[in-house]
Amino acid sequence: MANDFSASKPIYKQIAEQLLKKMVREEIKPGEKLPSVRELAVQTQVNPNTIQRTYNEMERMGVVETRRGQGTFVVENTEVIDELKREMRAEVIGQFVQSMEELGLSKQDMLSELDRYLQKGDPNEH
Amino acid sequence: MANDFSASKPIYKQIAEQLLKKMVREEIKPGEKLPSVRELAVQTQVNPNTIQRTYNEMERMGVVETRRGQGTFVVENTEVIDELKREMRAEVIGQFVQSMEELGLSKQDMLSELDRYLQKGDPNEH
Amino acid sequence: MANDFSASKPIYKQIAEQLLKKMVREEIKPGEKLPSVRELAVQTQVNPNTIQRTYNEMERMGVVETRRGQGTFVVENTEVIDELKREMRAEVIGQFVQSMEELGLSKQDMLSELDRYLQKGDPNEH
Amino acid sequence: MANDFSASKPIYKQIAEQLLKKMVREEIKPGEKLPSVRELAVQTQVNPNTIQRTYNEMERMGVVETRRGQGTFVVENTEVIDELKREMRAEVIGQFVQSMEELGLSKQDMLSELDRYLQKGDPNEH
DNA sequence: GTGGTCTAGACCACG
DNA sequence: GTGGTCTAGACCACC
Repeated sequence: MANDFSASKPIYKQIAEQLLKKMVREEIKPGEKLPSVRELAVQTQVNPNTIQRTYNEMERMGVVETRRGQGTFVVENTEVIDELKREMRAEVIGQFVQSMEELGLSKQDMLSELDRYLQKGDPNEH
Repeated sequence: MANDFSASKPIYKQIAEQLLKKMVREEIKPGEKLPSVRELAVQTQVNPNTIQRTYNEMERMGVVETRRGQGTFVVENTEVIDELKREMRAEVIGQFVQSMEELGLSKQDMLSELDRYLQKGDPNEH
Repeated sequence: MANDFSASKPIYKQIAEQLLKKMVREEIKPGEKLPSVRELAVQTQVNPNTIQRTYNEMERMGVVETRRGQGTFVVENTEVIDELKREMRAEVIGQFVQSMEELGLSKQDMLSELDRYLQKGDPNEH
Repeated sequence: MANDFSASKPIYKQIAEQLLKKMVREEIKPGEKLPSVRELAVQTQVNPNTIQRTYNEMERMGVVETRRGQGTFVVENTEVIDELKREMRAEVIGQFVQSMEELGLSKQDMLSELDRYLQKGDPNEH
Protein backbone atom coordinates (compact mmCIF):
# COMPACT_ATOMS: atom_id res chain seq x y z
CA MET A 1 0.00 0.00 0.00
CA ALA A 2 2.61 2.54 -1.06
CA ASN A 3 0.89 5.89 -1.45
CA ASP A 4 1.74 9.15 -3.08
CA PHE A 5 0.59 12.13 -1.11
CA SER A 6 1.68 14.70 -3.61
CA ALA A 7 -1.72 16.40 -3.91
CA SER A 8 -2.38 19.65 -2.16
CA LYS A 9 -4.99 18.13 0.11
CA PRO A 10 -3.77 17.43 3.66
CA ILE A 11 -2.43 13.94 4.11
CA TYR A 12 -4.60 13.16 7.11
CA LYS A 13 -7.71 13.93 5.06
CA GLN A 14 -6.55 11.87 2.12
CA ILE A 15 -6.10 8.88 4.38
CA ALA A 16 -9.47 9.47 6.02
CA GLU A 17 -11.13 9.51 2.61
CA GLN A 18 -9.46 6.30 1.61
CA LEU A 19 -10.81 4.62 4.74
CA LEU A 20 -14.28 6.08 4.31
CA LYS A 21 -14.41 4.82 0.74
CA LYS A 22 -13.45 1.35 1.89
CA MET A 23 -16.33 1.45 4.36
CA VAL A 24 -18.73 2.56 1.67
CA ARG A 25 -17.51 -0.24 -0.59
CA GLU A 26 -17.92 -2.56 2.42
CA GLU A 27 -14.31 -3.67 2.31
CA ILE A 28 -14.32 -2.61 5.95
CA LYS A 29 -17.50 -3.63 7.76
CA PRO A 30 -19.45 -2.18 10.69
CA GLY A 31 -17.92 -3.21 14.01
CA GLU A 32 -14.61 -4.10 12.39
CA LYS A 33 -11.36 -3.02 14.05
CA LEU A 34 -9.15 -0.59 12.22
CA PRO A 35 -5.35 -0.94 12.30
CA SER A 36 -3.68 0.73 15.27
CA VAL A 37 -2.29 4.20 14.80
CA ARG A 38 1.25 2.92 14.77
CA GLU A 39 0.51 0.08 12.39
CA LEU A 40 -1.25 2.28 9.88
CA ALA A 41 1.52 4.83 10.23
CA VAL A 42 4.03 2.19 9.18
CA GLN A 43 1.84 0.98 6.31
CA THR A 44 1.34 4.44 4.89
CA GLN A 45 4.85 5.71 5.60
CA VAL A 46 3.47 8.64 7.49
CA ASN A 47 4.03 10.26 10.86
CA PRO A 48 1.86 8.69 13.62
CA ASN A 49 0.62 12.17 14.56
CA THR A 50 -0.93 12.40 11.12
CA ILE A 51 -2.79 9.08 11.54
CA GLN A 52 -3.97 10.20 14.94
CA ARG A 53 -5.50 13.22 13.29
CA THR A 54 -7.16 11.01 10.70
CA TYR A 55 -8.81 8.92 13.42
CA ASN A 56 -9.84 12.01 15.37
CA GLU A 57 -11.47 13.40 12.26
CA MET A 58 -13.38 10.21 11.64
CA GLU A 59 -14.48 9.96 15.25
CA ARG A 60 -15.75 13.53 15.03
CA MET A 61 -17.81 12.45 12.01
CA GLY A 62 -19.27 9.61 14.07
CA VAL A 63 -18.21 6.77 11.80
CA VAL A 64 -15.62 5.23 14.12
CA GLU A 65 -15.27 5.01 17.87
CA THR A 66 -12.31 4.47 20.11
CA ARG A 67 -12.50 1.89 22.92
CA ARG A 68 -9.91 2.44 25.56
CA GLY A 69 -7.10 -0.03 25.43
CA GLN A 70 -8.69 -1.93 22.55
CA GLY A 71 -8.34 0.30 19.51
CA THR A 72 -10.47 2.08 16.94
CA PHE A 73 -13.60 0.42 15.50
CA VAL A 74 -16.11 1.18 12.79
CA VAL A 75 -19.46 1.90 14.45
CA GLU A 76 -21.88 -1.03 14.60
CA ASN A 77 -24.86 1.01 13.44
CA THR A 78 -25.23 0.24 9.73
CA GLU A 79 -27.50 3.23 9.26
CA VAL A 80 -24.56 5.53 9.92
CA ILE A 81 -22.62 3.91 7.10
CA ASP A 82 -25.59 4.00 4.75
CA GLU A 83 -26.01 7.68 5.48
CA LEU A 84 -22.32 8.17 4.76
CA LYS A 85 -22.73 6.40 1.47
CA ARG A 86 -25.63 8.64 0.46
CA GLU A 87 -23.76 11.77 1.48
CA MET A 88 -20.64 10.91 -0.43
CA ARG A 89 -22.56 10.09 -3.57
CA ALA A 90 -24.60 13.25 -3.37
CA GLU A 91 -21.43 15.24 -2.81
CA VAL A 92 -19.70 13.78 -5.86
CA ILE A 93 -22.70 14.12 -8.14
CA GLY A 94 -23.52 17.60 -6.93
CA GLN A 95 -20.00 18.83 -7.55
CA PHE A 96 -19.94 17.23 -10.99
CA VAL A 97 -23.18 18.89 -12.07
CA GLN A 98 -22.14 22.25 -10.74
CA SER A 99 -18.75 22.11 -12.45
CA MET A 100 -20.27 21.10 -15.75
CA GLU A 101 -22.77 23.92 -15.56
CA GLU A 102 -19.96 26.35 -14.90
CA LEU A 103 -18.33 25.04 -18.07
CA GLY A 104 -21.53 25.87 -19.93
CA LEU A 105 -22.93 22.37 -20.50
CA SER A 106 -26.63 21.58 -20.44
CA LYS A 107 -28.03 18.54 -18.67
CA GLN A 108 -28.29 16.73 -21.98
CA ASP A 109 -24.64 17.54 -22.67
CA MET A 110 -23.63 16.11 -19.31
CA LEU A 111 -25.32 12.80 -19.87
CA SER A 112 -24.08 12.40 -23.41
CA GLU A 113 -20.52 13.47 -22.54
CA LEU A 114 -20.44 11.05 -19.62
CA ASP A 115 -21.83 8.28 -21.77
CA ARG A 116 -19.27 8.94 -24.45
CA TYR A 117 -16.46 8.94 -21.91
CA LEU A 118 -17.59 5.64 -20.44
CA GLN A 119 -17.97 4.05 -23.87
CA LYS A 120 -14.55 4.84 -25.18
CA GLY A 121 -12.41 2.95 -22.76
CA ASP A 122 -12.28 4.21 -19.22
CA PRO A 123 -8.59 3.71 -18.39
CA ASN A 124 -9.49 2.49 -14.88
CA GLU A 125 -11.69 -0.22 -16.25
CA HIS A 126 -11.36 -3.66 -14.70
CA MET B 1 -19.58 41.08 -8.21
CA ALA B 2 -19.12 40.39 -4.51
CA ASN B 3 -17.32 37.10 -4.02
CA ASP B 4 -16.95 34.69 -1.18
CA PHE B 5 -13.50 33.23 -0.94
CA SER B 6 -14.25 31.07 2.04
CA ALA B 7 -13.11 27.81 0.46
CA SER B 8 -9.75 26.35 1.31
CA LYS B 9 -8.44 26.79 -2.21
CA PRO B 10 -6.16 29.81 -2.61
CA ILE B 11 -7.94 32.95 -3.72
CA TYR B 12 -5.64 33.55 -6.67
CA LYS B 13 -6.53 30.11 -8.03
CA GLN B 14 -10.24 30.57 -7.45
CA ILE B 15 -10.17 33.79 -9.44
CA ALA B 16 -8.13 32.14 -12.17
CA GLU B 17 -10.69 29.36 -12.43
CA GLN B 18 -13.54 31.82 -12.64
CA LEU B 19 -11.84 33.55 -15.53
CA LEU B 20 -10.97 30.29 -17.26
CA LYS B 21 -14.58 29.18 -17.02
CA LYS B 22 -15.71 32.45 -18.54
CA MET B 23 -13.35 31.85 -21.44
CA VAL B 24 -14.65 28.33 -21.91
CA ARG B 25 -18.22 29.63 -21.86
CA GLU B 26 -17.09 32.28 -24.35
CA GLU B 27 -18.16 35.13 -22.13
CA ILE B 28 -14.60 36.33 -22.63
CA LYS B 29 -13.34 35.91 -26.18
CA PRO B 30 -9.91 35.33 -27.75
CA GLY B 31 -7.98 38.59 -28.12
CA GLU B 32 -10.13 40.34 -25.55
CA LYS B 33 -8.50 42.50 -22.89
CA LEU B 34 -8.90 41.46 -19.29
CA PRO B 35 -9.40 44.08 -16.59
CA SER B 36 -6.18 45.65 -15.34
CA VAL B 37 -4.64 44.19 -12.22
CA ARG B 38 -5.75 47.12 -10.12
CA GLU B 39 -9.24 47.22 -11.55
CA LEU B 40 -9.93 43.54 -10.98
CA ALA B 41 -8.48 43.92 -7.51
CA VAL B 42 -11.11 46.52 -6.73
CA GLN B 43 -13.91 44.47 -8.28
CA THR B 44 -13.04 41.34 -6.34
CA GLN B 45 -12.14 43.15 -3.12
CA VAL B 46 -8.74 41.58 -3.11
CA ASN B 47 -5.17 42.81 -2.93
CA PRO B 48 -3.58 43.67 -6.30
CA ASN B 49 -0.73 41.29 -5.59
CA THR B 50 -3.18 38.43 -5.49
CA ILE B 51 -4.57 39.36 -8.90
CA GLN B 52 -1.05 39.67 -10.20
CA ARG B 53 -0.49 36.09 -9.17
CA THR B 54 -3.69 35.04 -10.89
CA TYR B 55 -2.54 36.58 -14.14
CA ASN B 56 0.93 35.07 -13.80
CA GLU B 57 -0.62 31.65 -13.37
CA MET B 58 -2.77 32.10 -16.45
CA GLU B 59 0.13 33.35 -18.50
CA ARG B 60 2.14 30.33 -17.43
CA MET B 61 -0.73 28.18 -18.72
CA GLY B 62 -0.51 29.96 -22.04
CA VAL B 63 -4.10 31.21 -22.14
CA VAL B 64 -3.34 34.89 -21.69
CA GLU B 65 -0.44 37.11 -22.64
CA THR B 66 0.63 40.47 -21.30
CA ARG B 67 1.63 43.34 -23.52
CA ARG B 68 3.88 45.79 -21.81
CA GLY B 69 2.19 48.91 -20.64
CA GLN B 70 -1.01 47.82 -22.32
CA GLY B 71 -2.51 45.09 -20.20
CA THR B 72 -3.34 41.39 -20.16
CA PHE B 73 -5.13 39.78 -23.09
CA VAL B 74 -6.67 36.41 -23.88
CA VAL B 75 -4.51 34.76 -26.54
CA GLU B 76 -5.77 35.16 -30.09
CA ASN B 77 -5.25 31.50 -30.94
CA THR B 78 -8.68 29.90 -30.58
CA GLU B 79 -7.12 26.45 -30.61
CA VAL B 80 -5.56 27.18 -27.22
CA ILE B 81 -8.98 27.97 -25.78
CA ASP B 82 -10.55 24.94 -27.41
CA GLU B 83 -7.82 22.81 -25.91
CA LEU B 84 -8.52 24.40 -22.53
CA LYS B 85 -12.19 23.56 -22.88
CA ARG B 86 -11.40 19.94 -23.67
CA GLU B 87 -8.98 19.70 -20.77
CA MET B 88 -11.36 21.17 -18.25
CA ARG B 89 -14.19 18.90 -19.31
CA ALA B 90 -11.98 15.83 -19.27
CA GLU B 91 -10.71 16.83 -15.85
CA VAL B 92 -14.20 17.14 -14.39
CA ILE B 93 -15.52 13.95 -15.97
CA GLY B 94 -12.43 11.98 -15.14
CA GLN B 95 -12.57 12.97 -11.48
CA PHE B 96 -16.25 12.16 -11.33
CA VAL B 97 -15.81 8.69 -12.78
CA GLN B 98 -12.85 7.94 -10.55
CA SER B 99 -14.67 9.07 -7.42
CA MET B 100 -17.75 7.06 -8.28
CA GLU B 101 -15.64 3.97 -8.91
CA GLU B 102 -13.98 4.44 -5.56
CA LEU B 103 -17.45 4.52 -4.03
CA GLY B 104 -18.13 1.17 -5.64
CA LEU B 105 -20.50 2.20 -8.43
CA SER B 106 -20.55 0.55 -11.84
CA LYS B 107 -20.78 2.55 -15.06
CA GLN B 108 -24.48 1.76 -15.30
CA ASP B 109 -24.94 3.04 -11.75
CA MET B 110 -23.20 6.30 -12.60
CA LEU B 111 -25.40 7.04 -15.59
CA SER B 112 -28.61 6.13 -13.81
CA GLU B 113 -27.69 8.03 -10.63
CA LEU B 114 -26.78 11.09 -12.66
CA ASP B 115 -29.97 10.84 -14.67
CA ARG B 116 -32.04 10.51 -11.52
CA TYR B 117 -30.29 13.50 -9.96
CA LEU B 118 -30.93 15.65 -13.01
CA GLN B 119 -34.58 14.58 -13.23
CA LYS B 120 -35.56 15.45 -9.72
CA GLY B 121 -34.96 19.11 -9.84
CA ASP B 122 -31.43 20.34 -9.98
CA PRO B 123 -31.50 23.25 -7.53
CA ASN B 124 -29.34 25.34 -9.87
CA GLU B 125 -31.75 24.92 -12.70
CA HIS B 126 -32.57 27.92 -14.80
CA MET C 1 27.63 35.05 1.29
CA ALA C 2 26.95 38.72 0.67
CA ASN C 3 25.37 39.19 -2.73
CA ASP C 4 25.00 42.07 -5.11
CA PHE C 5 21.65 42.11 -6.82
CA SER C 6 22.33 45.19 -8.84
CA ALA C 7 21.55 43.66 -12.21
CA SER C 8 18.26 44.28 -13.92
CA LYS C 9 17.21 40.64 -13.66
CA PRO C 10 14.76 39.98 -10.82
CA ILE C 11 16.37 38.90 -7.59
CA TYR C 12 14.28 35.77 -7.27
CA LYS C 13 15.54 34.61 -10.66
CA GLN C 14 19.14 35.47 -9.89
CA ILE C 15 18.99 33.37 -6.75
CA ALA C 16 17.32 30.55 -8.64
CA GLU C 17 20.09 30.59 -11.22
CA GLN C 18 22.76 30.54 -8.55
CA LEU C 19 21.17 27.45 -7.05
CA LEU C 20 20.71 25.77 -10.42
CA LYS C 21 24.36 26.35 -11.24
CA LYS C 22 25.37 24.81 -7.94
CA MET C 23 23.30 21.76 -8.80
CA VAL C 24 24.89 21.51 -12.21
CA ARG C 25 28.35 21.81 -10.64
CA GLU C 26 27.23 19.14 -8.16
CA GLU C 27 27.90 21.34 -5.17
CA ILE C 28 24.31 20.52 -4.27
CA LYS C 29 23.39 16.89 -4.87
CA PRO C 30 20.15 15.07 -5.76
CA GLY C 31 18.00 14.45 -2.69
CA GLU C 32 19.80 17.10 -0.68
CA LYS C 33 17.81 19.53 1.41
CA LEU C 34 17.99 23.19 0.51
CA PRO C 35 18.05 25.84 3.23
CA SER C 36 14.63 26.76 4.59
CA VAL C 37 12.94 29.79 3.11
CA ARG C 38 13.64 31.86 6.18
CA GLU C 39 17.23 30.72 6.50
CA LEU C 40 18.14 31.48 2.90
CA ALA C 41 16.35 34.80 3.26
CA VAL C 42 18.72 35.70 6.09
CA GLN C 43 21.79 34.45 4.22
CA THR C 44 21.00 36.42 1.10
CA GLN C 45 19.72 39.50 2.93
CA VAL C 46 16.45 39.27 1.08
CA ASN C 47 12.79 39.13 2.04
CA PRO C 48 11.43 35.61 2.67
CA ASN C 49 8.70 36.17 0.08
CA THR C 50 11.36 36.59 -2.56
CA ILE C 51 12.96 33.27 -1.64
CA GLN C 52 9.54 31.68 -1.64
CA ARG C 53 9.17 32.77 -5.22
CA THR C 54 12.58 31.37 -6.07
CA TYR C 55 11.58 27.97 -4.70
CA ASN C 56 8.22 28.09 -6.47
CA GLU C 57 9.98 28.75 -9.73
CA MET C 58 12.34 25.86 -9.22
CA GLU C 59 9.53 23.52 -8.26
CA ARG C 60 7.68 24.54 -11.41
CA MET C 61 10.80 23.57 -13.36
CA GLY C 62 10.73 20.18 -11.69
CA VAL C 63 14.21 20.32 -10.16
CA VAL C 64 13.14 20.59 -6.53
CA GLU C 65 10.19 19.33 -4.58
CA THR C 66 8.75 20.45 -1.28
CA ARG C 67 7.72 18.07 1.45
CA ARG C 68 5.16 19.53 3.76
CA GLY C 69 6.52 20.68 7.05
CA GLN C 70 9.93 19.32 6.15
CA GLY C 71 11.44 21.63 3.60
CA THR C 72 12.54 21.89 -0.01
CA PHE C 73 14.68 19.18 -1.57
CA VAL C 74 16.52 18.63 -4.82
CA VAL C 75 14.72 15.86 -6.71
CA GLU C 76 16.25 12.41 -6.29
CA ASN C 77 16.08 11.65 -10.00
CA THR C 78 19.58 12.33 -11.31
CA GLU C 79 18.30 12.28 -14.87
CA VAL C 80 16.41 15.51 -14.19
CA ILE C 81 19.61 17.20 -13.09
CA ASP C 82 21.54 15.80 -16.03
CA GLU C 83 18.86 17.15 -18.34
CA LEU C 84 19.15 20.52 -16.60
CA LYS C 85 22.89 20.49 -17.17
CA ARG C 86 22.45 19.76 -20.86
CA GLU C 87 19.80 22.45 -21.22
CA MET C 88 21.85 25.11 -19.51
CA ARG C 89 24.92 24.34 -21.58
CA ALA C 90 22.94 24.30 -24.80
CA GLU C 91 21.34 27.58 -23.84
CA VAL C 92 24.66 29.31 -23.23
CA ILE C 93 26.32 27.92 -26.33
CA GLY C 94 23.32 28.57 -28.52
CA GLN C 95 23.09 32.18 -27.45
CA PHE C 96 26.80 32.64 -27.97
CA VAL C 97 26.73 31.27 -31.49
CA GLN C 98 23.66 33.26 -32.42
CA SER C 99 25.11 36.50 -31.09
CA MET C 100 28.38 35.95 -32.89
CA GLU C 101 26.58 35.23 -36.12
CA GLU C 102 24.61 38.42 -35.72
CA LEU C 103 27.93 40.20 -35.35
CA GLY C 104 28.97 38.73 -38.67
CA LEU C 105 31.51 36.14 -37.52
CA SER C 106 31.98 32.78 -39.22
CA LYS C 107 32.32 29.55 -37.28
CA GLN C 108 36.05 29.63 -37.80
CA ASP C 109 36.15 33.16 -36.43
CA MET C 110 34.25 32.10 -33.33
CA LEU C 111 36.62 29.29 -32.48
CA SER C 112 39.74 31.34 -33.08
CA GLU C 113 38.41 34.38 -31.22
CA LEU C 114 37.44 32.21 -28.26
CA ASP C 115 40.80 30.49 -28.31
CA ARG C 116 42.62 33.81 -28.42
CA TYR C 117 40.53 35.13 -25.53
CA LEU C 118 41.27 32.08 -23.41
CA GLN C 119 44.99 32.20 -24.21
CA LYS C 120 45.61 35.76 -23.23
CA GLY C 121 44.73 35.51 -19.60
CA ASP C 122 41.14 35.06 -18.67
CA PRO C 123 40.76 37.47 -15.75
CA ASN C 124 38.64 34.91 -13.87
CA GLU C 125 41.35 32.31 -14.11
CA HIS C 126 42.08 30.23 -11.06
CA MET D 1 10.54 42.84 -41.01
CA ALA D 2 7.85 41.54 -38.65
CA ASN D 3 9.38 41.21 -35.21
CA ASP D 4 8.49 39.44 -32.02
CA PHE D 5 9.26 41.47 -28.96
CA SER D 6 8.21 38.84 -26.50
CA ALA D 7 11.47 38.78 -24.56
CA SER D 8 11.76 40.52 -21.24
CA LYS D 9 14.28 43.04 -22.58
CA PRO D 10 12.83 46.48 -23.31
CA ILE D 11 11.69 46.89 -26.88
CA TYR D 12 13.65 50.06 -27.46
CA LYS D 13 16.86 48.24 -26.51
CA GLN D 14 16.06 45.26 -28.69
CA ILE D 15 15.64 47.56 -31.67
CA ALA D 16 18.82 49.43 -30.82
CA GLU D 17 20.75 46.17 -30.71
CA GLN D 18 19.39 45.12 -34.06
CA LEU D 19 20.59 48.37 -35.59
CA LEU D 20 23.99 48.20 -33.89
CA LYS D 21 24.49 44.68 -35.20
CA LYS D 22 23.69 45.83 -38.71
CA MET D 23 26.34 48.52 -38.37
CA VAL D 24 28.87 46.01 -37.12
CA ARG D 25 28.04 43.72 -40.06
CA GLU D 26 28.37 46.79 -42.29
CA GLU D 27 24.89 46.43 -43.64
CA ILE D 28 24.52 50.01 -42.53
CA LYS D 29 27.62 52.09 -43.30
CA PRO D 30 29.21 55.14 -41.66
CA GLY D 31 27.46 58.33 -42.74
CA GLU D 32 24.38 56.48 -43.90
CA LYS D 33 20.94 57.83 -43.02
CA LEU D 34 18.72 55.78 -40.77
CA PRO D 35 14.95 55.56 -41.38
CA SER D 36 12.91 58.34 -39.81
CA VAL D 37 11.34 57.71 -36.44
CA ARG D 38 7.89 57.40 -37.98
CA GLU D 39 9.02 55.15 -40.78
CA LEU D 40 10.84 52.74 -38.49
CA ALA D 41 7.86 52.81 -36.15
CA VAL D 42 5.65 51.60 -38.96
CA GLN D 43 8.15 48.95 -40.08
CA THR D 44 8.54 47.52 -36.59
CA GLN D 45 4.89 47.91 -35.57
CA VAL D 46 5.91 49.86 -32.52
CA ASN D 47 4.96 53.13 -30.90
CA PRO D 48 7.00 56.09 -32.28
CA ASN D 49 7.90 57.06 -28.71
CA THR D 50 9.71 53.75 -28.41
CA ILE D 51 11.75 54.39 -31.57
CA GLN D 52 12.57 57.86 -30.33
CA ARG D 53 14.02 56.28 -27.23
CA THR D 54 16.03 53.88 -29.36
CA TYR D 55 17.61 56.76 -31.29
CA ASN D 56 18.25 58.73 -28.11
CA GLU D 57 20.03 55.72 -26.65
CA MET D 58 22.20 55.32 -29.73
CA GLU D 59 23.02 59.01 -29.82
CA ARG D 60 24.04 58.83 -26.17
CA MET D 61 26.41 56.01 -27.16
CA GLY D 62 27.90 58.22 -29.85
CA VAL D 63 27.23 55.94 -32.81
CA VAL D 64 24.58 58.08 -34.49
CA GLU D 65 23.96 61.81 -34.69
CA THR D 66 20.86 63.80 -35.40
CA ARG D 67 20.98 66.67 -37.90
CA ARG D 68 18.14 69.08 -37.48
CA GLY D 69 15.53 68.75 -40.17
CA GLN D 70 17.49 66.05 -41.97
CA GLY D 71 17.25 62.95 -39.85
CA THR D 72 19.47 60.54 -37.96
CA PHE D 73 22.80 59.40 -39.39
CA VAL D 74 25.48 56.89 -38.51
CA VAL D 75 28.61 58.79 -37.53
CA GLU D 76 31.22 59.18 -40.27
CA ASN D 77 34.13 58.24 -38.05
CA THR D 78 34.87 54.59 -38.85
CA GLU D 79 36.94 54.26 -35.70
CA VAL D 80 33.79 54.62 -33.62
CA ILE D 81 32.21 51.69 -35.42
CA ASP D 82 35.35 49.60 -35.14
CA GLU D 83 35.45 50.28 -31.43
CA LEU D 84 31.79 49.26 -31.21
CA LYS D 85 32.59 46.03 -32.99
CA ARG D 86 35.41 45.23 -30.58
CA GLU D 87 33.23 46.03 -27.57
CA MET D 88 30.34 43.90 -28.70
CA ARG D 89 32.56 40.94 -29.44
CA ALA D 90 34.34 41.22 -26.12
CA GLU D 91 31.01 41.47 -24.36
CA VAL D 92 29.65 38.33 -26.00
CA ILE D 93 32.79 36.29 -25.49
CA GLY D 94 33.25 37.47 -21.92
CA GLN D 95 29.72 36.54 -20.99
CA PHE D 96 30.07 33.16 -22.64
CA VAL D 97 33.25 32.29 -20.77
CA GLN D 98 31.86 33.45 -17.46
CA SER D 99 28.64 31.46 -17.87
CA MET D 100 30.48 28.32 -18.85
CA GLU D 101 32.78 28.66 -15.86
CA GLU D 102 29.75 29.00 -13.63
CA LEU D 103 28.49 25.75 -15.11
CA GLY D 104 31.74 24.12 -14.09
CA LEU D 105 33.45 23.78 -17.46
CA SER D 106 37.18 24.16 -17.98
CA LYS D 107 38.65 26.12 -20.88
CA GLN D 108 39.33 22.88 -22.72
CA ASP D 109 35.69 21.89 -22.21
CA MET D 110 34.50 25.19 -23.63
CA LEU D 111 36.49 24.86 -26.82
CA SER D 112 35.57 21.24 -27.39
CA GLU D 113 31.88 21.80 -26.59
CA LEU D 114 31.73 24.76 -28.93
CA ASP D 115 33.52 22.82 -31.63
CA ARG D 116 31.12 19.91 -31.24
CA TYR D 117 28.13 22.22 -31.38
CA LEU D 118 29.38 23.87 -34.57
CA GLN D 119 30.16 20.51 -36.19
CA LYS D 120 26.79 18.93 -35.68
CA GLY D 121 24.58 21.20 -37.68
CA ASP D 122 24.05 24.68 -36.38
CA PRO D 123 20.35 25.24 -37.15
CA ASN D 124 21.05 28.87 -38.16
CA GLU D 125 23.57 27.80 -40.73
CA HIS D 126 23.39 29.46 -44.12
C1' DG E 1 -1.95 54.21 -17.64
C1' DT E 2 0.13 49.16 -17.54
C1' DG E 3 2.37 44.91 -15.41
C1' DG E 4 6.55 43.39 -12.44
C1' DT E 5 9.10 43.24 -8.35
C1' DC E 6 10.16 43.83 -3.60
C1' DT E 7 9.62 44.60 1.45
C1' DA E 8 7.42 44.07 5.88
C1' DG E 9 4.64 41.73 8.61
C1' DA E 10 1.04 38.63 9.47
C1' DC E 11 -1.73 34.22 9.72
C1' DC E 12 -2.45 29.45 8.52
C1' DA E 13 -2.18 24.37 8.05
C1' DC E 14 0.91 20.80 8.29
C1' DG E 15 4.31 17.38 10.40
C1' DG F 1 9.94 23.86 12.68
C1' DT F 2 8.27 23.94 7.53
C1' DG F 3 6.18 26.08 3.23
C1' DG F 4 1.90 28.72 1.46
C1' DT F 5 -0.98 32.60 1.19
C1' DC F 6 -2.44 37.24 1.83
C1' DT F 7 -2.38 42.29 2.77
C1' DA F 8 -0.49 46.87 2.55
C1' DG F 9 2.25 49.87 0.49
C1' DA F 10 6.02 51.11 -2.31
C1' DC F 11 9.07 51.72 -6.47
C1' DC F 12 10.27 50.68 -11.16
C1' DA F 13 10.44 50.41 -16.26
C1' DC F 14 7.71 50.54 -20.10
C1' DC F 15 4.20 52.30 -23.50
